[in-house]
Amino acid sequence: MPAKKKAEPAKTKKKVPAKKASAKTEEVPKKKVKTPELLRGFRDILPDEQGRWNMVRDAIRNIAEAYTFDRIDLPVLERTDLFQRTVGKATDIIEKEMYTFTDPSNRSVALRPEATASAARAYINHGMLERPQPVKLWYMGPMFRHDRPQAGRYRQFNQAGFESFGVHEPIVDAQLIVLGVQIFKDLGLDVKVDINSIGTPECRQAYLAELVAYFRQHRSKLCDEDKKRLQKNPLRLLDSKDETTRELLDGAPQILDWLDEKSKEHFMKVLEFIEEVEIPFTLNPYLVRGLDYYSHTVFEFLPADDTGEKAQNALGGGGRYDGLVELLGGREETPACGFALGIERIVRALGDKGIDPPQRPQPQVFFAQLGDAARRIGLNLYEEFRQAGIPVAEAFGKNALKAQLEAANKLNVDLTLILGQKEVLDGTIIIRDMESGAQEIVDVKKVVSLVEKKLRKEEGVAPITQSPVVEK
RNA sequence: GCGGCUAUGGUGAAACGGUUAUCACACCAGUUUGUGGUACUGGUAUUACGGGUUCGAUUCCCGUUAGCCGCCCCA
Repeated sequence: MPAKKKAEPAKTKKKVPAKKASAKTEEVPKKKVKTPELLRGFRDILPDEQGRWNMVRDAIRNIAEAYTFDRIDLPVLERTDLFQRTVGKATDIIEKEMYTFTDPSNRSVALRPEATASAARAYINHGMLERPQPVKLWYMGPMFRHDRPQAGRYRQFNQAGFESFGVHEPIVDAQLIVLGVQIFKDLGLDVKVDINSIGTPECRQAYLAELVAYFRQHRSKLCDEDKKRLQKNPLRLLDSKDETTRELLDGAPQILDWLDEKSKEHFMKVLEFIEEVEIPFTLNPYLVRGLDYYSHTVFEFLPADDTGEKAQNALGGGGRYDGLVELLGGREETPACGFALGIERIVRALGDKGIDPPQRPQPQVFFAQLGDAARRIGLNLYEEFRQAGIPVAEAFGKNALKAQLEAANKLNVDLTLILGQKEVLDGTIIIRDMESGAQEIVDVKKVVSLVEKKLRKEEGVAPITQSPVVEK
């Protein structure tokens, strides 16, 4: 709500003596109400941006339906515990980024920082393990992380996620990746997939020991940040941006060498499958993910032209999380795999690439009115046109015909209907062709069908519907 | 959470210590009575907020807030 709105512009009144008017405005400005500011990292998604958002939302929904995923809507607020147990206590997300608070019933609750845990919780809560597996779910909605905002990073941001529960087969991982890539393709975005396997918790453990041992030897060369990582989260050393660390990485043990046979086989099969469908992927042995629950396959979607220099680049990511369901008290060894997409980042990528949403069909008819009697009729006419499938623009709020025609002109309509006092009395209405300026007085009862006819003539055979033009 | 840059009307910019803060676009109203695309007139900013320095601050300093960039982390 724009707090700007000045008192009451004397719109309807003819002429207020200038003195009075100014005297009036001088009385008002006493209390200047301060407009509340947006919370840091929160934003409005304005009408102008909705076109692109809709493109993304539609692309996601279409793919979800085509791949027979079922929509699920999960609460935004959950017990804090759900995230602590799943995402990992030592992760930044839990340690410092979660919106945690005590609710009025004195429970510790948190705004969800992500939704995979909730999906797994729902899977268990509603006995979905009794349904034919895999259970394929998708969702879309806001997530909350109290991080330092930057372009492409907000405290409230939207994710769309796909989760597949109950099947361990590598084809599941592969299909998820394919499906994700397909969404980007539909949007006209080129992406590449970075992929890696971090194996089972057991082999990861063994690997980590080795990795830590390796870096301990070179500890003195590490930057402070990486020394901390060595302590806290050594896996993170793998995607360090520090020059020397990267060099050291060349000689470091590789996680792929530490995978057990099964993990290795699983991973190879995933790769084979996605190779099969010609998805460009990069085996990135340094790709690790920030959430504790991942195992085996992990992957990220990156812009194809990504240089790796920019920070907020990943458009989405995910992986397998075979331990999660069990961790939440579900059936033992329930496998699962999924990924999430960052809607804001995709929308931004579309903008960067200059990909625009298909134009919404604009009204070709404008209704101009003079006086309240005409407005009343206009209200009814508007609905008649709507039912006939003809969008009509109006400026009911304006009085002067001139102003209304100006508005009509700006909207670039073909036809303007003019209804004044005289026409109201006669039961007629004027149809004005905006290009030629020719006017025609017609029976108001027939105006809808007449307009329909005129429009059809103008368009020739052109259909009204617009197809999404994105495909290239 | 750490470091850096920035902050002027709806938008984009100008002024950079000195009279009523300038310009473009947008918006609103009007240019005598019911007709657009042009033209003209007028209206719309306590220069993010709060302090300080100064005779005087949009301009200098400090704090706050917010945005952006890098780190951390992640989508």
